[in-house]
Amino acid sequence: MSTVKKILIADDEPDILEIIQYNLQAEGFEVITAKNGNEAIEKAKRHLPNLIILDIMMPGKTGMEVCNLLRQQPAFKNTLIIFLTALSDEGTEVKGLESGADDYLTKPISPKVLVSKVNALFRRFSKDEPKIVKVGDLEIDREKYMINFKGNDIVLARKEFELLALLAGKPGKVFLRNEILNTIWGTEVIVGDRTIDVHIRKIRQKLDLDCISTVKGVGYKFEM
Amino acid sequence: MSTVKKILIADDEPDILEIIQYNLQAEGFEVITAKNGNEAIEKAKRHLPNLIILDIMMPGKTGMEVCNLLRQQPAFKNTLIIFLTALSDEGTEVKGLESGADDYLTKPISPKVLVSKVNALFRRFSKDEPKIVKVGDLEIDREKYMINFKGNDIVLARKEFELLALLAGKPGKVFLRNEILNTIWGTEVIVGDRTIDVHIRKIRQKLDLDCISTVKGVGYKFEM
DNA sequence: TATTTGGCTTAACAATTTGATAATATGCCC
DNA sequence: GGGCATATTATCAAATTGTTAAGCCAAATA
Repeated sequence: MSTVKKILIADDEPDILEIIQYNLQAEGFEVITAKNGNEAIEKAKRHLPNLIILDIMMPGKTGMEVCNLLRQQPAFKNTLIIFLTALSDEGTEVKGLESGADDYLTKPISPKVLVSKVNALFRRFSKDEPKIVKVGDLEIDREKYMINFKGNDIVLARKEFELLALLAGKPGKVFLRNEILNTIWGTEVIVGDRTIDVHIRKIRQKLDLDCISTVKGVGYKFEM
Repeated sequence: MSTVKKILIADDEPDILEIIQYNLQAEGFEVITAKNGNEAIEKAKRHLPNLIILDIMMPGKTGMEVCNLLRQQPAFKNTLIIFLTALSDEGTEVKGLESGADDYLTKPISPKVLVSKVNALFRRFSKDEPKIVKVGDLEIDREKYMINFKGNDIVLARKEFELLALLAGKPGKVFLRNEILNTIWGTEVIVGDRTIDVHIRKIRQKLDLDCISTVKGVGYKFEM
């Protein structure tokens, strides 16, 4: 793997937290921990981990609630989520998968099983999307969050990057303003009308190339 | 765009009903309303809406009950369902999603959030319709919002584009002036009689080709 | 802990485009 | 020619987007 994967673990039992952390770090992952649901959400937003391991039973918010809340946000639509449960209750397991988790683990945890599941998940889902998009002289690396234009690296802020990546993902397609808002900001957040424009402007400025064209009354599109 | 989406709203509070109805109609949706659970079921069966918005708390049957009953029928397996709830109770939210709803909304309702959620849902689940219409040397790309005629790209303003796309969508068919008004301007807005003519003229001008013919006293039609 | 930095959003204003209308002209059919 | 219905044109208001600077907040730094 090119980049180090970040894994967020949320569990209220310090022992469990430590065991998992130890084993995953030993495998070379970067590990972030949270002691309850709210802390998990907060840290997820801050660190944007590649994988989140959630205990079902936690004070404050349960793992499922955390999962549901995160899944509603565009940034976590594709984040891997694993549930941890002490119950061998199969009903719970099914509900967990239905509510948007990618896998589940039952306690007590075997480090071996844990590590192999985590690796399996990353393997399974890393093939899917090409992480690097090339359009003409422009190269967008979704994993490194970097843009390269004619050999020069360009640094874009996160929102700028996501916006460009979205538009460049389907060159020529006009993205409606609403579409852009829903994809990048989600339906929960409401931002003013000029916000998109400003980000568009910054991209145009930094790229020093007019590859984004305005379709007045409709939206924006990317084209070389 | 192509087909008008039907939305059924069920709520026992007339005010809410009206607000939602107004905002969705303004977006061009066809709206059906119901004042309670039983009426919702009945109207759902009759109208087969594309989306159903259900208040959780209703006399007779709750929104969840309605949802469960409908989901049992094959006709509603793929119908989008949104719950409305006054409770910011997150437990309810989770239960709502588990019981077969596609999303939920909390009261008080922000029209912006409502509309963007509805649009997002339709977009997410809509199968790709053919976005490109070809008629002779003319190519209309709804996705790129572009017109290509004999290899030349032509830029049309929004109303012009929509008008041409409408007419060219059914070559030969005569669109009555009223029909055009309802489709492109909607029933809310009222514009003068000459407005259509002016737009038609602009299209003819920009296309430099008389592919739109006037049917005096009736309307316009597209033909090569 | 205090300070600085950078990203994100917004307000405010400028620049631009669009769309509707009025006024006038044209063409058609009786 | 008179009576329509549509075409054309110029004009203006409204809608939309561009631009800039400023403020806020969280993260990084000292």
